[in-house]
Amino acid sequence: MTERRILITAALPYANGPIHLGHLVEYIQTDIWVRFQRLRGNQCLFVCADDTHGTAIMISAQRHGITEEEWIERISQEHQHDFAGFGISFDHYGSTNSPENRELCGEFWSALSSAGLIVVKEVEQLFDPEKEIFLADRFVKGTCPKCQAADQYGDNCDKCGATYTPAELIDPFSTLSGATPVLRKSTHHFVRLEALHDFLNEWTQSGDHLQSEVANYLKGHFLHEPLRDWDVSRPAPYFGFEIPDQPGNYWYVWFDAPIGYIASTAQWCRQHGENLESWWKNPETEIHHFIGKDITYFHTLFWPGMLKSAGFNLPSKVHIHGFLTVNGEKMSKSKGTFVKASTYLEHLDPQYLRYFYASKLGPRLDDIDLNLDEFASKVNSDLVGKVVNLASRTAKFVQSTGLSTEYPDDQGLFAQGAAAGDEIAAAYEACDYNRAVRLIIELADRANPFVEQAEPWKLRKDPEQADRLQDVCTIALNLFRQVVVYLSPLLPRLAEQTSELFGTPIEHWDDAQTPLTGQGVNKFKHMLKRIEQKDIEAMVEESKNEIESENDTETTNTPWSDSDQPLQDEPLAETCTIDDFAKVDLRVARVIEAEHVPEANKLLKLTLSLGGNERRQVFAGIKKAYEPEKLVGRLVVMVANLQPRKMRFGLSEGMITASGPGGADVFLLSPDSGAVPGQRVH
RNA sequence: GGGCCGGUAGCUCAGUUGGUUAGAGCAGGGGACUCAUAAUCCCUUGGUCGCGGGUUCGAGUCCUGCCCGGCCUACCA
Repeated sequence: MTERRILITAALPYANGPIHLGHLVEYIQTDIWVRFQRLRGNQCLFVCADDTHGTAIMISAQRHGITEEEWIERISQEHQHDFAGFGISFDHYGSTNSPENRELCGEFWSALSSAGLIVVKEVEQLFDPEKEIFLADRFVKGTCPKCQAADQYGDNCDKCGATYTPAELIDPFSTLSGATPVLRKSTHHFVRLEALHDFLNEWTQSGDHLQSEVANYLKGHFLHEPLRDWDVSRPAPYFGFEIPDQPGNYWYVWFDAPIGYIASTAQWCRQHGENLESWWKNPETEIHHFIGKDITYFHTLFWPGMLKSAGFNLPSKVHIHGFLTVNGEKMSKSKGTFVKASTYLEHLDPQYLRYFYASKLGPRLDDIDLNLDEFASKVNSDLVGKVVNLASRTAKFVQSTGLSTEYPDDQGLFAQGAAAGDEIAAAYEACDYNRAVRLIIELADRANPFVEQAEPWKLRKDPEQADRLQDVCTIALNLFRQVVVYLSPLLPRLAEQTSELFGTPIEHWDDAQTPLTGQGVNKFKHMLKRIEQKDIEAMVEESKNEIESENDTETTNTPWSDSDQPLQDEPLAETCTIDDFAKVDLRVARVIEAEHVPEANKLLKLTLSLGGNERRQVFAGIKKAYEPEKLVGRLVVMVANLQPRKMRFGLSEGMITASGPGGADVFLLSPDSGAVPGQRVH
């Protein structure tokens, strides 16, 4: 097979927060694939960069009192430090805020313009008069125009599911300043994606560019009707690149971010005296993007459209993965399962996570779960108990003699392992890592019984059996090394340690095809520690205690150091009078019945007692946070005079009070003991 | 409501184009060993393959209806 030329990218992490275990699914998945391809002798270039533009970056920088450039520089350092800690072997890590990227954006822009694909439209958008910026939907909140639910985001209502524009919200406010936004018109530039419809139909539905479920998804959701124009500009102020022929307008972050893949390649080329076109305008080059399912749309419609228009290589494949859950749930800050990369590294070896993710990852875009108990037991029993154990139980017996000059008869064990190489390689190639892991561990499973049966510890007591002892250990150590070769894309450090043990580097997949003979064996050094429960506990505990941003710690001196994040997410409302407050009749109520509403995703149906025979039926969006059985009997605080609301499942006669962002993080209010149903809250 | 993926031993999963008594790892039980990081090895308990129809000589494997779970959607990108 001739050597392939492969450019690989992982999605560009956004420069406004730290890397956490969820991000790492992707970087580990990609890095394994890259290391595998390198081991096969293919020519690889693995590039990434920080995604640095957009409103959110401006806000983060402002909040920290520094310039955007200082902010993204700081984050970039953190990101690269974290990635290095997990052994992510980028060839180049750039930034979308680079001269190369600006230049390339211009090139794409010209190509799109001259193809007649850019149109200009007036857009009316909410504007924060205090901060003087336009507000994306998620930065506006207000009361739902359909169901009057308070505190809904600008695009749709959590409570009734209605969708609308932020301008339709009642009493809207900016989540940045709390100010009331005003409508303001501005000019936006759009890409006429519909002009590329035929091309996108063809590209997404043919060949092996996408996983089949992704191709179906695109067909069913977008390609069955005319494609909308894509808004790719934002008016000032905006942190990004100003459009050269459109002063006062900037490219939207999602326009320049993917171009960052090319810009990062360009930087690498410049440093290594290579030609960018030989990577991005060369039919011999394969381009593989690894992304999460949340950004499917951008990478499978816009991006191929842009590349096509500007005459760059199209991706050979966009590999899409799912999200991470921990212990079967969304990562949770309060449960300590929202673990930052840097926190993990303080407590555990990165190889554990690389191995575990690999053992869970397949070629589909299912979510994967990090069950912490399973994590420990799998790593300990597979890697320590089976793999490393092979070396640690035999290496010292041949430390003085080295390996036998001829590879002894091993009943075909090594040959079997060598023969499995193709199948394992095919699994790696297809991103079917869990299959690869299974096949490899099967090999290790065959090796330990061999050692058991050969009893080297008995052989060494009999000087006449010295040759046999050397043979047995030669076999065991070669089987060990063969397994490590196959695992090396997952476990780069173990591969290095194994290279040191034999004084022979592992540098090619085919190193698993030929046993080592007649050479020395160095002193065995401990290779991999077992995971102890207390390490995991310490990591979880530390994650619980972490506060959102470093700056918060500087400004808070109380012993509790509560984060200011909740207030930032939802600034204080306008002042109201005591009379305003008195309009709301809050009452203590007892939950006397609680049940699931089978058709609803978020709702529980509650029957509340206000004492005596006074009953209210209330639908509450707390299904993800509370078990109905556990609610029955407890006291809550309800809004008792809220206008009843007809819902799909029945009439809701009030609401119960709770804090938290929603989903599983909802926290009901409870009165102190002594309160009884029916009492008003003053 | 629509789309996709899944539902196989307590847990995590494998079961190739339908073919003989459904497998592995972990956990559980019993035993062995002591070289090894309380690692390893042997034996063993355990399954109406979500449910009901159908095709077939034969179905975990194909078709169909339903139930359950996850994710994505619900006219937003």
